[in-house]
Amino acid sequence: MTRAGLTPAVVVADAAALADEAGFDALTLSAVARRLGVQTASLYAHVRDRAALLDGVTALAMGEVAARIATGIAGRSGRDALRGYADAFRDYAREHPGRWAAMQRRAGPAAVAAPSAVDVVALTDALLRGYALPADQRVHVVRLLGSTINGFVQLERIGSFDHSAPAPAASWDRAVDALDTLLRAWPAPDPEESSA
Amino acid sequence: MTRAGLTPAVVVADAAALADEAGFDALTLSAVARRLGVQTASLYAHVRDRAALLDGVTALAMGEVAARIATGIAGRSGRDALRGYADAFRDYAREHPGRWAAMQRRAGPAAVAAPSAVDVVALTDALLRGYALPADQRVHVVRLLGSTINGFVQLERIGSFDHSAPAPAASWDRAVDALDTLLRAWPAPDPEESSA
DNA sequence: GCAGAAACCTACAGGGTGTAGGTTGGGCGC
DNA sequence: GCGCCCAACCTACACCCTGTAGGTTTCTGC
Repeated sequence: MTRAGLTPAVVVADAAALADEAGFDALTLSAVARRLGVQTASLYAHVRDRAALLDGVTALAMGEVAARIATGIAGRSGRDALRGYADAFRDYAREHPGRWAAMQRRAGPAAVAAPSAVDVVALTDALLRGYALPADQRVHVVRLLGSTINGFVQLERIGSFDHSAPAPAASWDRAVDALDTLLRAWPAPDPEESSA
Repeated sequence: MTRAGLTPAVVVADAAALADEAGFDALTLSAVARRLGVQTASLYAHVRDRAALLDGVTALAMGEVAARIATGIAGRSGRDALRGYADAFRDYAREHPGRWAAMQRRAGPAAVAAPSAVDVVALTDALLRGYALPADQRVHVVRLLGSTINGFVQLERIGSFDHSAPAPAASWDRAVDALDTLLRAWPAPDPEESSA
């Protein structure tokens, strides 16, 4: 009998494919084993346990998203860059729903420490160079940007926009425009609040 | 032996408590049965299956959130109302993480048709009366608002803000301010886009 | 060509879901 | 106040998933 030639990377890649097809929480070791034509127990030689497999998919997804962002903002600035940045997330979530779901959870230390997480931060920083923002406001802007983009993608995915017209794409355009407007005229912190 | 006196509502309420304590995906029928001092099989007389139990928790959570929003915006308008509205979501998520997680998923038809879902829509509409918005922009604003609030709460919950300073609360203040600013000067749709 | 390290296997214990069918308790008719 | 009967709760079981222990087979380095 010829061997399947498994490695941790192969197992994680197959798990990611399964997550996209069947949903992230249908991601079980037995299902991966079936897809690979292998006994379930054999997988434990490559991944410590189910949690490690899920973390692997999370790390894989973060790397892929980082690559998409990089191409999405390359050669652009301002609103165009913002659009490319935001679309990188949304397109990825549409094409890879299971991998996207893998990122919408508290990940284990291994996934958090992955270099791709740092990449995303650096790319976001690069995007914001196109906007004149006070240094002490940057972190707030980064968080707001992430919140809106992730939130929109998440709500679209779970069907929250299915019960109203028009199609989400129109709202997406408006949301990116709104973020661009906001970043160009970021409100200065209220002096009362910062002194209180 | 005295009976436990179960009803669907009791089972769902206990499941919600368990979700908050142990996490939404630790929400199993066996665990609920243990908490109630009952055999697992007995629960199937009250909930059809595990999916129905989860949907029950989702519907319960939506009702509770709607109630919080109502008190959060009562007697306020403009920025104060927005703040109350947004805090209703965030505070609820902090106090009831498991119930919150129950809402961050594609829910079954039963949960979607729940009256509390309609309540949230109506309350959001009431909030937006405090801002002068063209009728055709309302849906986009509602979606953006939901995206940012849900997204922030979600990212805060999964620890995305844990690796940068300052505390998320400061960014939350800025985010609500930014949304208020945005709603007061909602950018008109680009004529090019709407005609294209 | 052979020793050893992987890769892969079988076997099993433990726990979760869901079904079938039995037993018991409490409310209601009379 | 007695019995009926419904529903609440039970035991027993089949099936799937996780994770461990320990055996066998294939590939690789020398």
